[in-house]
Amino acid sequence: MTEKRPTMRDVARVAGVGLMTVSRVVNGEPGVQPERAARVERAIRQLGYERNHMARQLRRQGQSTQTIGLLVDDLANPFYAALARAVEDAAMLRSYVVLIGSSNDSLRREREVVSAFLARRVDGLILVPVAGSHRFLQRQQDLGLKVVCADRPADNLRADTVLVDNRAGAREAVTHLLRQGHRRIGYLGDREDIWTISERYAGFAEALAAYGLSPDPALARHGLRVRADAAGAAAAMVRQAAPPTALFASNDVVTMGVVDALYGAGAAARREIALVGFDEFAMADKLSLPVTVVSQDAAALGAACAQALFARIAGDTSPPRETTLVTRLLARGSGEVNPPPVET
Amino acid sequence: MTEKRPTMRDVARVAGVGLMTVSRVVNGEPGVQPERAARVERAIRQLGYERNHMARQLRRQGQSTQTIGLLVDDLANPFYAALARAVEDAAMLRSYVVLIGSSNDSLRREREVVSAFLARRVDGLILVPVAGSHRFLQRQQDLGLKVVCADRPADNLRADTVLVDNRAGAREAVTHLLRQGHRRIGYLGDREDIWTISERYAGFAEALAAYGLSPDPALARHGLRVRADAAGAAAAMVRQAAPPTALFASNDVVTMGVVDALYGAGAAARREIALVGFDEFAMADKLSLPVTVVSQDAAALGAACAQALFARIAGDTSPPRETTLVTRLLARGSGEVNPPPVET
DNA sequence: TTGAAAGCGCTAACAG
DNA sequence: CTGTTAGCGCTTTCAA
Repeated sequence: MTEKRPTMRDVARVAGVGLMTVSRVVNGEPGVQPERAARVERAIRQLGYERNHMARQLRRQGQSTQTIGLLVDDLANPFYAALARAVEDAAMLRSYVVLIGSSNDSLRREREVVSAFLARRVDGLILVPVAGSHRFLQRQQDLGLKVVCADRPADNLRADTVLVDNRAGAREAVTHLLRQGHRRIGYLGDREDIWTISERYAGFAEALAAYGLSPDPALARHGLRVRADAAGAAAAMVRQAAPPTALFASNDVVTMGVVDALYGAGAAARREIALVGFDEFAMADKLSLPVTVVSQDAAALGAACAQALFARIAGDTSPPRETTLVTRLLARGSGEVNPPPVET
Repeated sequence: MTEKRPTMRDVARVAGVGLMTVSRVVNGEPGVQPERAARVERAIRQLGYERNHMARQLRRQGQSTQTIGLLVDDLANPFYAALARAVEDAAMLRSYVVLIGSSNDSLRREREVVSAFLARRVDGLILVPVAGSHRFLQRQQDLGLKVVCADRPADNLRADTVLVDNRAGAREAVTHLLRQGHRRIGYLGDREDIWTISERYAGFAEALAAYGLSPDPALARHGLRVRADAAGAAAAMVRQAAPPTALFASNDVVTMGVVDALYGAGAAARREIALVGFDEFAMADKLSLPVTVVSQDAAALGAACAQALFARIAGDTSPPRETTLVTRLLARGSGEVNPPPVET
C-alpha cells in the first residue's frame, strides 16, 4: 500500500538515464537533449515523483529554503487573517510558502512556534510580537534570519517594523467626540500591556488633554478580552451615577461588546450614548445605529511587511526601518445623530 | 555579520564531547552523564544552535516531518480563518507546524501550492478542494500522504471528507420563508461550480418543490463573486416588474451585498423584502434589520478535519469516512417582522 | 556511557 | 551533453 517515495535514482533507472540528467530536468536547467528530457518527464509522472526539498536544501546550504514564517496573535481574528492573506500572496508571487502560527499573546507559545520555524530554517519571519523580551531573536538575526515586526514593536530587538499610527487614530476619534460637544467620554479597552492598546489609550488621553480634560478613573475599564467582558463593562459604566455621554472602544471586539450592551433592542438599550471604536468591522455601517470607527488597512500592513522581508532576503542590509501607516476615521453618525447634552 | 549557522559538530567541539553526545542531548535521549549534558546545553545556548530539521528528516526517512499543509479557498474569509485557527491549535497540541495557502478557487494555484507542500514532505494535507479532478493526489496518497477534504468533496479522490449539510440548511432556510407565506422567493448566489453553492441551490429548489413550486429563472442570479456584484443583482431583481417578496442568499458575501442594496438608508431601500442568508457573520443580529441566517461552525469543521488527519497519521487505515456537520437556523425576524403579501 | 562510520536524497564540482 | 564523486547535517548502527 504505502510504498517508499521514489527518488531521483528511481526516476533515473526507469528513464534509463543518469542521476544528474534527472536533476537537470527537474530543475529546468538547459543542456539536456529533448528526447531524454521527455523520457525523464514521463518517468516522473509515472512514479509520482516529487523532489525532496529537504535533501535539496541540505546540499545547497546557506541557500534559501523558500519558506517564511508568519506568527500572528490570533489567526481567527479577521484583522490578522487579512494580514496573513496579503503576506501569503506576496510569498506565492516569489514561490515561497508560509508557515503560520498564533501566539495567543503568550510569550511561551511565541517562543515555541518560533523555535519550530527556526528548526525548519525559514528564511524570514514576520511576527506580531507579544509583550516581553525578544533578545533571543537577535542572535538568530546574526545567524542570518530576517525578521520583520508587524503591528507592534518588539522589545530588545533591532528589526524592520511596520506599525499603524494608533495614537493619532485614537486622538482623532476622541477629538471627533469632543467636537460634538461630549465632555464625559468613557474608555473601554483590552489588556494594557498590548502595545497597540496602550498607544490608543495614550491617544485618548492626549485628545482629552487638548481640551483641558484628563481621563476619569471612574470612566475607564481595562483588560477586556472578549466581547461579553466588554458588554458587561459598558452596561455597568452607563449605570453609574454620573454616566458618560460617549464611549471610546479600544478595538473591534470591545466595540461589538458595547454595541451588544447599548444598541440592542432590549430594555437596557442606551442608544443616546455615542460610540467610536478602533478597527473597522463588517457591517459597522449597517447597524441599527451605525458606528463611527477608526479604520486600519490590514492588507496594506501585511503587504508592507512582506515587501520589507523579501527585500532583506534579497540582500538589503541597510539599517532597520520603521514604517508607520495612517488610519482613517469613518464618521458614521453615532456621535452626530444623537447630540449629547453639553455640560457647563 | 551573517555567520554560518552552527551545526552539531560545532556544538560538540565547543562542549568538548563527541557528536553523538550532542545528538542525544538535543533529542532528550537518556544515557548521558549530567555533567556532560550540562556542558552541551551551555554550548547550545552560547552558539544559538537550532537543530536542522531538514537534515534530521533526511536521515530518519519515512518518518514524520511534523508538518501538515492546509489549503483553503481564501484565508482572508473569516470562515476559513476560523477553520485555520482550529487546525493550527490541533497541530500545535501535537507539536506540528502548519503550512498555509489559499487556492483562490483556481485549480492551477491549488496544484502549485500542493506541489510546494509535497516537496516539503508534509505528513498530511487538509484541503478545501476546488472544482476539478484530484486524481494526482490519489497517487500521492499511495505514496503515504494523508489527505482530508474540508467543506467540499474532491473529484476523483477517495479521502476522508468533512462536510456541512448545505442542502438541508438551505432547505430549512427557504422553508422558513415559505412558512411565513412567501411564494416569490429570489435566489442570489455565488459561482455554481463551487460544490457548497450548488448544494445550497439544490436545497433552495427542494424547499420550493415541497410547496409545489419551482425556481423561477427570472428570480435567480448566479456567479456573484463579490459584495458589489450581489448588491447590484439584488437591486436589479427587486426593480423587476414582478419582484420577489423574499430573497435567499447563498453565502455571507452575497448576504452583505443584499443588505447594502436593500436595507440601507438610501432611497433605493426596500426594507419590506425578507432575507435569509447562508453563513452567520459578525453583527448580523445587530443590523438595522436583523438578518436570519443559516449558521455553520467553522471551528468545529476545522477541528473535525484535524482529528481525522491526525488519526490517519497515527496509523488509522480504515476506509475513508465522510462526516457531515449540521447547520443551525438563526431566525431573527427579517421574514417575520415584515409579513409579505400572500398571493392567491 | 560514548564515539566512529555509513548513508539518507540531493546538487556542486569536476571529468569524460 | 552526460555521468561520477563527494559531502551537506543529521541519525542509525555498531563497536569500544
